[in-house]
Amino acid sequence: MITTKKSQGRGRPRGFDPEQAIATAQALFQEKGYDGVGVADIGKALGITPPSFYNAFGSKAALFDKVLDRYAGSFGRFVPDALDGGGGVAEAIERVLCDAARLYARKDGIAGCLVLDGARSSGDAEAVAMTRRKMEESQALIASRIAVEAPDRADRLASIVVTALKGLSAAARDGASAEELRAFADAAAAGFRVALAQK
Amino acid sequence: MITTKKSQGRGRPRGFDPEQAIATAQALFQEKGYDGVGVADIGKALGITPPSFYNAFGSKAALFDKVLDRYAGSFGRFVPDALDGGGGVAEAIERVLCDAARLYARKDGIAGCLVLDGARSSGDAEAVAMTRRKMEESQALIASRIAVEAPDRADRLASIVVTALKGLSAAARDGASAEELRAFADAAAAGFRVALAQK
DNA sequence: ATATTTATATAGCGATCACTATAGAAATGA
DNA sequence: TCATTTCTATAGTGATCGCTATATAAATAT
Repeated sequence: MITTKKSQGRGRPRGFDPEQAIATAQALFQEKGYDGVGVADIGKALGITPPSFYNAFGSKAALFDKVLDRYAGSFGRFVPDALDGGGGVAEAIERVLCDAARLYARKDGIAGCLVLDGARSSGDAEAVAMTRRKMEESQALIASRIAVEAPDRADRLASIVVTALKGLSAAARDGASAEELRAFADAAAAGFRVALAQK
Repeated sequence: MITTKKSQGRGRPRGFDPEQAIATAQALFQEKGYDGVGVADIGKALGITPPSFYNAFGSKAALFDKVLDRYAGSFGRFVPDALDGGGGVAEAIERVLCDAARLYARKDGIAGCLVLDGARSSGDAEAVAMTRRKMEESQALIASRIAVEAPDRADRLASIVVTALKGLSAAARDGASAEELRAFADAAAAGFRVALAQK
């Protein structure tokens, strides 16, 4: 039996749950962006002081990295899930776009994609590089799925899909409704079919 | 004959050209975003000190407002120009999207749209409100052009176009080439035709 | 009990933010 | 000449940034 030990070694036990702290930070980063959230904000939301924060996570950027991993493994799963859902490439891409439209819409003050917009225009080069890496991973995944039917144009077509996702995320952050986002997703899916069909 | 007097009244003359200062600030804001540019940065770029800046413009937000007006009257003219270029609605929207793809591509370190992304995720509510107003003006213009052929669905279709523009701007700021942007613009235009055609 | 280990809080580091109080420099009007 | 007006630079305001030095509290190992 494998139990995740609660790290009850020697020393004073932690006064907060790091996993829940990452979840709280995810919500803050997604709402206000990397630069818009201060370490003091996170500390206040968790009821901890700076030394506890830095002892647990090392730095703001390191916490953001863990937040991005958590995000990719939960909310962001819709991309590989939609790609693997069966049918042809056009159907798979249409699922990606329509799922994004549904998931990006504002709920509980949170809208858009953390990877696409969490560090946009940030002055922190480290945070920008982290989101860029995750972005490129998703784009590569989309390209590999497209390559099944159009291997020579996979990169170009994947770029179209990701640009559409960026539009959805930006519009969602600007307050677009789920219906508005869905209308764009439908149009983008139709446009993708045209681009996929033409040699 | 109407001459723009160089404001040579009493008192010590200005040591810099306010119009050129606005142009310089536009480049800085477009490159780094509203929050990413400090008053000190602008002062250093112009060779002036804070009191000169505040005497001439009043505040950082007031300067940004003038920059947005200048932007809308120059770079941003491509939207009304493309809408008025003749042909049907589909052709007009295709021109808007393709012109955006060409103009948003990085040139001299500047990419994307100042109105769409200049204050994105900014903590300054005033700057966000300014860009939002300009954004809504452009969206209303697009909707009024679409209304000629589809008056009952103009708002919904205009929202699709603006979301595509947001995708183009974000992708451009992320480093997409003019060719990549053009490929998305073509796909988005095709998707718009489909959305326009279906009742 | 005592030593060791770990997490905690208080307080403050230097840097940067938008902005300004004060005073001096450079023009014109009388 | 001399007062008035306007722009200028020096210097510094309080606030916030990510982060840390120091000391103490709370657990286990011996």
